Amino acid sequence: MVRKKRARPSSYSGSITIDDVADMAGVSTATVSRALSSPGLVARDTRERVLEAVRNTGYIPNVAARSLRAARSKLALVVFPTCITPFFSELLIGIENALSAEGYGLITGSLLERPERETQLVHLVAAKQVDGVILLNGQMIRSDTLRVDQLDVPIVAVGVPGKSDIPSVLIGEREGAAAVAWHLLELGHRTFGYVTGAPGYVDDERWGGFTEVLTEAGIAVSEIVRYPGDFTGASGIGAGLQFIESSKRPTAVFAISDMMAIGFMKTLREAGISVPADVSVVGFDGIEFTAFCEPELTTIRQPSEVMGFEAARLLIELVQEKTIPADERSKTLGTELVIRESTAPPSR
Amino acid sequence: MVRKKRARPSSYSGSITIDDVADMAGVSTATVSRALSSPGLVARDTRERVLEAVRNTGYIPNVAARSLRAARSKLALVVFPTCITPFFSELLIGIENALSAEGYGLITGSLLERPERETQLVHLVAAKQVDGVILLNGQMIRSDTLRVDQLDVPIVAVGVPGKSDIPSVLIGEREGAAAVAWHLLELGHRTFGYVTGAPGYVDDERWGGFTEVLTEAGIAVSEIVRYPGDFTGASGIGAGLQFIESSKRPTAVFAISDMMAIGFMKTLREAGISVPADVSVVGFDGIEFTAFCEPELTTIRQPSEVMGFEAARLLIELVQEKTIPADERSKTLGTELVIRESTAPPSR
DNA sequence: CTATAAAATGTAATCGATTACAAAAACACT
DNA sequence: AGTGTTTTTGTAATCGATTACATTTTATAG
Repeated sequence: MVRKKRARPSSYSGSITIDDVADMAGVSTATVSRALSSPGLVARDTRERVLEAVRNTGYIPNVAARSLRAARSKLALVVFPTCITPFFSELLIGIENALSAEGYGLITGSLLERPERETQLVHLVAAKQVDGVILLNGQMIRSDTLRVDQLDVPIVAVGVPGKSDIPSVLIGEREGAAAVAWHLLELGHRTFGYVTGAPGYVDDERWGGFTEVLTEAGIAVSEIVRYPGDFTGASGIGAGLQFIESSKRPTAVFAISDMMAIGFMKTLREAGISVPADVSVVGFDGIEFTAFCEPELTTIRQPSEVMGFEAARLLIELVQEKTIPADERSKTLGTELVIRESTAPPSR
Repeated sequence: MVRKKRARPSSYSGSITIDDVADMAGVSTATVSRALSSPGLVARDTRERVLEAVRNTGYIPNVAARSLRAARSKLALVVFPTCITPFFSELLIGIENALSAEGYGLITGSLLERPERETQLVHLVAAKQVDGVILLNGQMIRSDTLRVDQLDVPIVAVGVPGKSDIPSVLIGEREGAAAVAWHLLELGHRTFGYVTGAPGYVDDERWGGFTEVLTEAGIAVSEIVRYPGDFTGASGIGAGLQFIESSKRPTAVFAISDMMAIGFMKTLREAGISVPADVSVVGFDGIEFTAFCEPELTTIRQPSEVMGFEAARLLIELVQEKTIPADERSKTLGTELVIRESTAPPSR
């Protein structure tokens, strides 16, 4: 028989601890702890007695105590880029699904306009408050103060540079852009425009996939009209104005984000240029609003929720295993061409 | 002179603790702790010596240890509704700004389709893992398992029922809807339609504000055509179909969410009905897309980022003070009527 | 210059779980 | 029965900060 060193407090001490459970089940705290976290180490009937006591007391482990001793917080940090779009909301849903299924919580941090926020987030990591990090943008990696990728905390990136050796979840950027090119060629287009994103990996890849197919079809890259953009709707409007003012108007334009495509179409519409009769427009991302604009936008749909889910799964594996074969440390997901109203054969 | 009980570990023990800082500054750990969290309690030069040591060692407090002892985690839980819209992303930005400014972190949890997730979140609260909760939807309050509002953790709700005594950040729902009514009356409209939201507080209030003004202007409530909706774009399309099929067509329609207004307009456009020439349409929320649809939508803009910010401020005060005068426990913010292209005088 | 209050600092207990190590119990095999 | 394993359980140290209480130092007053 075991004698408890700590008598059960007669006054309601605020919350139920592992000692209370141990008392009720007539075992030591060590056994309670094991029954809960490594059931295999405890005899069947002892385990059941413990679980019974947990139920009766309504015991919930104190997370801070566990984190302190076990040096694991079961919390992941998700870092958002400066501008939060619907696309990221969907990613978040997938991430949360995967994490919560494994009992992990989720701390979010967006960088926004406040640079000092970045330091704060890095500190979260350095303080071991989180077990892993999911980067939804590549910026933080460049931080001067403390480089996240040098701290020994697992990191997973979503949709950012492939040349870095950070495990990543990517989509087939080139293939997606190539599918756009095929689609437009099939419709009979021979002159093309391209609304760029902010410079970087994503823009490079999409441009590469787009031009590769066009080149094979005999279209010179120099013939493609480039309109500068930065992924935002406002920059799509700017691209639209450039299109209107120019005398050299392609019959098909690929904007590498939906918001830009929508802004672009809006500008054209106001100028009396019809989509798709006069110009075909294609976007990229597959956000919900593409089904509500006029005309409905043909676009490349990214499996955003799946991407988030896979990223979180990858992170969990990294946290738990510490080592994963190099060839499984990144995943590439496919995209889908959604053909709607904004593309049609060119008018003659 | 103080003799440290714990010799400085010669091997790099993984991370720097408060003992290392105390050693370097030649003070006790208690003094280090005080210098950092209640600077007023230590002498000026001692404090500077400690801060210097903190800088030199790169010390970052272990959050788990602090939470355990201080019974505060400096973490807030933000609960999202089942469907995440751009509006909530903006709220989140405001929340994060306010929280991070005070050194608070942010755990997010969305309810989504998984009901068991609700229990998990309630456990987070029960386990004292978070110091406070921001509810972006009213659902969780109804949980059977454990009622969040019965746990003694501060809660702030954003835009949910006022009859509950939970501190809240609200907007002038009635005033906003009234402004819509005034605007449409001023334009000369006399027949009205209303696309409802899912039943509940928000819909009641907006309906109330809308009809009150119309009643005063001599319009019978029974004359207002109600189209059922649930805030989503899809339901706006449904409302549009009903409008088209009906013989009794009002000249102005108020949809109480932007997405519904956008879906509504889309359906009308496809049926050859012109907005605003044939029908004026007004939305509610002020999401970004309202500036990109065709025609640009007249709407009521909610100060979403400010709402998030204020909610977080309120929560921090509750966490720190525990008591706030009843009349300051809720805030109501104003809205703004944004007049754009979707409203015009009725054609005769 | 002493008495007393106030300010600054130190000592050590504490928060609540996990886990290394030790001890006990159960089992297997000659 | 005796000895060696294996399984199960308990004891107590431990994680790293905070803080009650004790002690020392400094300031203030008479």
